[in-house]
Amino acid sequence: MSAWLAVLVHTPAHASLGPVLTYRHREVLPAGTLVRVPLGARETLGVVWDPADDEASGEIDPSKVRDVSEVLDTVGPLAGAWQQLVRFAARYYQRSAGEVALAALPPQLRELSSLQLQRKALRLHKALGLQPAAGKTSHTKTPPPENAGPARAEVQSKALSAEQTEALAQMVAHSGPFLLFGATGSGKTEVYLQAVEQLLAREPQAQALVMVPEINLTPQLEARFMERFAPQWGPQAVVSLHSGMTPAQRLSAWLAAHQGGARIVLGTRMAVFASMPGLRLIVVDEEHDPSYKSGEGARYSARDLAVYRGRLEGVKVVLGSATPSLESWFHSRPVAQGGRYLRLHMPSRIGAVGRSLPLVRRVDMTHQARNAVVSLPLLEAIKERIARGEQCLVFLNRRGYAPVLHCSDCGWKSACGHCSAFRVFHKSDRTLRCHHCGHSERVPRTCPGCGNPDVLTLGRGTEQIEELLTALLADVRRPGTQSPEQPEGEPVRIGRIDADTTRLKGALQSQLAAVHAGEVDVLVGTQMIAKGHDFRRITLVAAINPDSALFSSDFRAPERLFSLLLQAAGRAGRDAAMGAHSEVWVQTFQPAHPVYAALKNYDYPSFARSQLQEREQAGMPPFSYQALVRADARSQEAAQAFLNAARKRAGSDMAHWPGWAQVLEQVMLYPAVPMSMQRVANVERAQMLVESASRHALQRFLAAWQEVLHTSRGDPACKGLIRWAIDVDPLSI
DNA sequence: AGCACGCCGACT
DNA sequence: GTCGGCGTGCTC
Repeated sequence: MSAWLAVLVHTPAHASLGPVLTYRHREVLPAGTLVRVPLGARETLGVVWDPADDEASGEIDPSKVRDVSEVLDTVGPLAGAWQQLVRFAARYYQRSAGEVALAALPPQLRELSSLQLQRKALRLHKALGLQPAAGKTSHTKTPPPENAGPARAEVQSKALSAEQTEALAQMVAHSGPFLLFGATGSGKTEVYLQAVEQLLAREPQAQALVMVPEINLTPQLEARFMERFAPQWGPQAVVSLHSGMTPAQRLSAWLAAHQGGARIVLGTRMAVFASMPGLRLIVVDEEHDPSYKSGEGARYSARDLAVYRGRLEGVKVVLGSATPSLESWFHSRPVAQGGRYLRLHMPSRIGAVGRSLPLVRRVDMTHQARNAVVSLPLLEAIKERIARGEQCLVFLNRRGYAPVLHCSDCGWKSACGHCSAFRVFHKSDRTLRCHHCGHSERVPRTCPGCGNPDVLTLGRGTEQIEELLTALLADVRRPGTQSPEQPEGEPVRIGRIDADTTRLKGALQSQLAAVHAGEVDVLVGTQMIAKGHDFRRITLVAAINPDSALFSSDFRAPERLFSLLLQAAGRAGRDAAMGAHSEVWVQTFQPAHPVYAALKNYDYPSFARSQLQEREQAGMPPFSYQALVRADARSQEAAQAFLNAARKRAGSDMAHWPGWAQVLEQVMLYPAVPMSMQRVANVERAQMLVESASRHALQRFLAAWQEVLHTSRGDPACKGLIRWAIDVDPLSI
């Protein structure tokens, strides 16, 4: 007796293969079972799938059906809920289920044989002190281990503020999802910790998923969760899941979550797909952060999928932020107005005395010397802090020394030959580097256009700010550092943290540690330092040139800038004793701009209200739904021709499909335009916006239109097309 | 996506 | 003479 199985493999949606492949096996296997299957010349990992999902593909030639090579039954099938999450994500984001499913599994699973996996799983069981449950890990609920860890110790939880207590009480009383709207320093992490703690006290076999936007933020989060939970639950109870881990670490962590041994899974966007049989709580910290969405390949929003997963599995979801995304803010409006999330407000900073948030000062740069980079009042303020032995953080979202080199004689500029961008001057290694294609060259000694030896820089990056501050503060001495060797005292120490100084593994952590240890007086950096990291002794945060973000044509630019500046502001005065005189300085040519006005008052709600009003008037999300089709091609003409051909056919061919006129009527397709970054690494890029007031109509349209896009490829005008992709709910347009 | 096959430029 | 570029096509 042999059976035919539906199996998912790693195949993109536009490949000419069907979405589900058929294999033969001696017996029927439950959906979710991991298998190794032959595919062409290679052997690959597959997931047994519900045959009902195969209804679209027609009959296949029985002689082509091959045998399953191996069943990876040491791992245990993926739960039905996991399958449903994958199915939903694939459908919503217009990808194949195989692509989503296989991308959601640790890469090492694809390489290991059943035997190797068995060894790994056994080792893990031993480490957890479990009985070796070889083979049949339940795919419903993993039974809790008798000894869930070392002897029970009292959990050391901190005393809560009234606001934190109230937020936790609401989380118990309601089903969520919750939007935890808490000021920076209001103690959101403590709320997460106690929510997890309460959960584990109630249900010892429960699991919690806690997500952060960036890998950089996982170490400190892991440290806090370890500190809190390792004493009672053992160090194995907390695992991390992110792309910075080695393949072996990722597999171990994934297996620990899948087998139920890991109580708490911390991770980045990929962790939303972690297999967790006992999942009871999902936390999405900094839910507004665009990192939850971005990423090539699978362009899903981990935050939105978390909310979906929560509903699917009857699990509570907490979205946390000091500056929520306008979407989440909108969804958390009062229930009477149609809100779907419960908003929990924690406005106060923990342990703060007097004025709880740093004073925001706007420096009107129109009143400063022309070409001033660091304004005089800001420089004075920095000197004051140094005199008091405090630290300053100077923020500029642009790395390198200067974004462009240029020749005033012939007009030459340091354009990248492969991209529609300029190569950035990096002084430290005397290179011109393109931040888009990575091309790097030696800085020319003379102008490549005319030989003029005076090549000038345009604009400023963090390297130059570091250099400039070094010069401006050269005469300043740190107080109390006088010694026989240096009777006048030691000079000011200036540090810089950006993607260039943290290229090596562990570099960020060691540089942050140096700041904490007080080895730096003035820290210059990009947005890398604005996020999450606690700096106790920083009492001044300065944004050198935040206006640049406002020139972006992206309708979300103000929201992003507000969020970034507020987060940066959160770095100042975390220490209660210093909070009272902490300040945030914003250098701007538009001091009256609503973003800065709202920042000054720390008034996110009114900022959000005005932004939402604008969005509603303009028919933008969350009042409409969008998708972007992106095309990459050898020439801009080919990229646009492809998109416009597909657009035209939506209006002609599809309009004649029975019943489709009504759907098409609700969907608006805009003409193809070059992307704002038109050319990257010699690839021309174009995009087309698709918009609808109805999410359902947009979904239906996109699903059917895929086929049209697929066949438009063959159009002679599209010669040179390299690839195309649909981005649902794009964050930037 | 992988991987093979296949057809044109610079080197062990 | 081969190595290797990536264009095209196929995989249950």
